[in-house]
Amino acid sequence: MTLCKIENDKQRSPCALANGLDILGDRWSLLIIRDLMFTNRREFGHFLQSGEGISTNILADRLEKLQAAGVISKAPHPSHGKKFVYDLTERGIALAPTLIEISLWALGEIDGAKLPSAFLEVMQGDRNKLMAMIKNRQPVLRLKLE
Amino acid sequence: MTLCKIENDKQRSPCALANGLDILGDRWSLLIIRDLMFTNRREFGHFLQSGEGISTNILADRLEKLQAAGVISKAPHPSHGKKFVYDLTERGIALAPTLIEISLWALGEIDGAKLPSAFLEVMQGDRNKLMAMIKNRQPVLRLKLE
DNA sequence: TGGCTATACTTTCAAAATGCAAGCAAACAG
DNA sequence: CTGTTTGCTTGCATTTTGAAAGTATAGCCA
Repeated sequence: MTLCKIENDKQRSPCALANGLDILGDRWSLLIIRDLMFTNRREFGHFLQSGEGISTNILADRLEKLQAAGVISKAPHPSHGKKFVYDLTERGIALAPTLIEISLWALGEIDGAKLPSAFLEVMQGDRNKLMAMIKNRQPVLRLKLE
Repeated sequence: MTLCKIENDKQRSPCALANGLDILGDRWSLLIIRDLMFTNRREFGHFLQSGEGISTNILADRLEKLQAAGVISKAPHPSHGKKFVYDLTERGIALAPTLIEISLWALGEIDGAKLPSAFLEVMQGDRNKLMAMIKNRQPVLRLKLE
C-alpha cells in the first residue's frame, strides 16, 4: 500500500472508520469526488459550477488534501497551458460503494433529497455494471461544460 | 417520511449526497453512530470512553444534532435518574451499509487502519445476518462498560 | 505585438466551529 | 449529611470556514 499522508501524521485511533473520516469527514470532499465519479467534470472551474456554491479557497484546499491522501490525481491540461485536469485514482474509484450508500440513504430518509433519474436507474440496477462504468471513467451524467 | 429538521432549514442543493453530508459530514457523527450500531455503548459517558477523545461539548452538540435529524433517540435511563439512554432510530439503523462501506474502504486503503476481528468476520461474511443483528440491536462487540 | 478577457488559483479578514479545561447542579453512595 | 460521580454547560483560545477581492498567467483578437 502506498504512503498516504494523512494517516501518517497521527491517527486519533486505529479504527478504520475514524481514519476514513479524517480524510472524507467534511461537507465538501465527497461532493468533489461525486463530480469526478459520476460526471465529466475534471477542472477547477467545473467544480465551481456544480451548484452547491463551494468557494474557491475551500475548493483549492480540498483538491490539495484529496491529492495528498492519494484519492485524486492532478495533471497538466493537454490543450490549455494554465489548467489542470483532476481525476480519481484507484483509491478514489474504490469509494464508489460509499458514495452510493450515502446517496441512497439520504434519498430514502431526507425530505427533498433527489437524484437525477440517470443515477437512480443505474444505482438501483446492476451494481457491477455501474462499477465497470466508473472504473472505465465513463460518466453516468455527461454534461455540457462551459 | 417524517420531518427532519436539517433539510427543512435550507438545503444547498437537492442532491441526495449533499443532503446526506449536511447531516453526516463531520469527523464525529458517524463515530457516535458506530458505537451505537456495533457496540453496547448507549450513554454519554460510554461515548467519551471510546478512545478517539471527543470533548464533552462536541459530544453534547452532536447528540443533539443527530437527534434533531431523527437518526438517534434519547430516553431517560431506567435505573439512573440523571442519565439518558441513546439509541439508533430506524433512520440510524439504515446507515449500516454506509458505515460498512467507509470502514472497508479505509481498511483497504489507509495504512494503519484496523478493525476488530469480530467486525471484520461479520462484515465480510453474510451481510444479511449482520443487518439482522443491527436491526435487533444486538451488539457485534459487547463491551464491559465502566 | 499589444491589450483585453478568462481562468485558476491566493490572499484577506470576519465569522463560525472546535476543543481544552473548568464549572455546576442533580443523583447516588456511604 | 457529606463526598463522589455523572451529565452536561460555560469560557475562552485556537482553528477552520467562507465571501470577496486580488493576482498572475494563458489565450484571443486586432
